[in-house]
Amino acid sequence: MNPLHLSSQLCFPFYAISKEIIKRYRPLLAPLNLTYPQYLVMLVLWEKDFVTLKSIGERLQLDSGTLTPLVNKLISTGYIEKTRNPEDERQLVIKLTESGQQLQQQAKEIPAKITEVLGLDEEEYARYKEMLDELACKLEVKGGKC
Amino acid sequence: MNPLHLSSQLCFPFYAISKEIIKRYRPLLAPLNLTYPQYLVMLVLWEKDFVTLKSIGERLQLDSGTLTPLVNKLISTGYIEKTRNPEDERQLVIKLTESGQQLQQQAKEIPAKITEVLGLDEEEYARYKEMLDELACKLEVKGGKC
DNA sequence: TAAAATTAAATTGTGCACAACTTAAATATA
DNA sequence: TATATTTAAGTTGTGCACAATTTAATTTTA
Repeated sequence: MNPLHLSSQLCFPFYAISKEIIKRYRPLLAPLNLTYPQYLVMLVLWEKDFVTLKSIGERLQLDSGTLTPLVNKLISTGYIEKTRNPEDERQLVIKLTESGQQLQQQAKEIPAKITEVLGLDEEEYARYKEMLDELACKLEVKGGKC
Repeated sequence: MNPLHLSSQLCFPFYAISKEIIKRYRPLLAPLNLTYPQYLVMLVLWEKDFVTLKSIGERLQLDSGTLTPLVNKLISTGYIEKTRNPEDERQLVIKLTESGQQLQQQAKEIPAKITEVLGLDEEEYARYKEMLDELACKLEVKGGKC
């Protein structure tokens, strides 16, 4: 077992599976005019509206260099708006538009469709999910359960 | 348990952990003048030299739009060379330079350093690896063990 | 064997991802 | 309370990732 072989790496299946899962999201998200990272931002906002760019970034592990253009895209698509916090003008406060709120109804079908296209049953899904949450804790990846 | 919550998604920990792992590779690969995707290409070539661009792409699940500029970067760094297969001029054959072969010696330290910075013991590493390989099979992600 | 279909790379364009830096606002401290 | 420090976004530049298209070589088939 050569540790320099691709098949010995833990990193590679993560990289490959992550890309594969995002690929399977693409046709489901395209009708909503969303990319996968944009969908993540919408998930955060559907959980809690009126949040700062900074807090979205902490949740998704993305910096302003990624989020600023991404948020501008979502604004031009019409799903969100940005204002400044009057008590701290540095902070950008993101809120859903009417259209962004309504989109949640369409998006509700996506989780079920995804488990379908991944071809995993409920038990498998839960087992993988648990293992990943555990590893996320170990690696201290924020936005998770610990 | 709202299925539209970020914390319910299988995709997100994959996305976040994958980015986190790549982030931890970065300082280890920087002294070798490699990015993570470039390191993956080198891993493939250290396993088997003189392979086509197409076969590298199949192994890593990357298309020519990604690989062509990446390979050109590795050429300008001096680790690989490209020639055409004289029996089929469409095919690009990639081979390691002297420098690219020597790099393997330095790279041999990386797997051990990575397990160290990930903070996983051998048992944990093996357990996660097994589960990922299993999922890769289920999702029919090529380049894996099935 | 000439035309059609297929294949391998390359090209073009969009959208992340992130490092490094800049700008402006708020807070801390001398 | 001026000055220094910190903080939140924004900007710039590099490097993937991938869809869609183009180009050129090879193979198929009419």
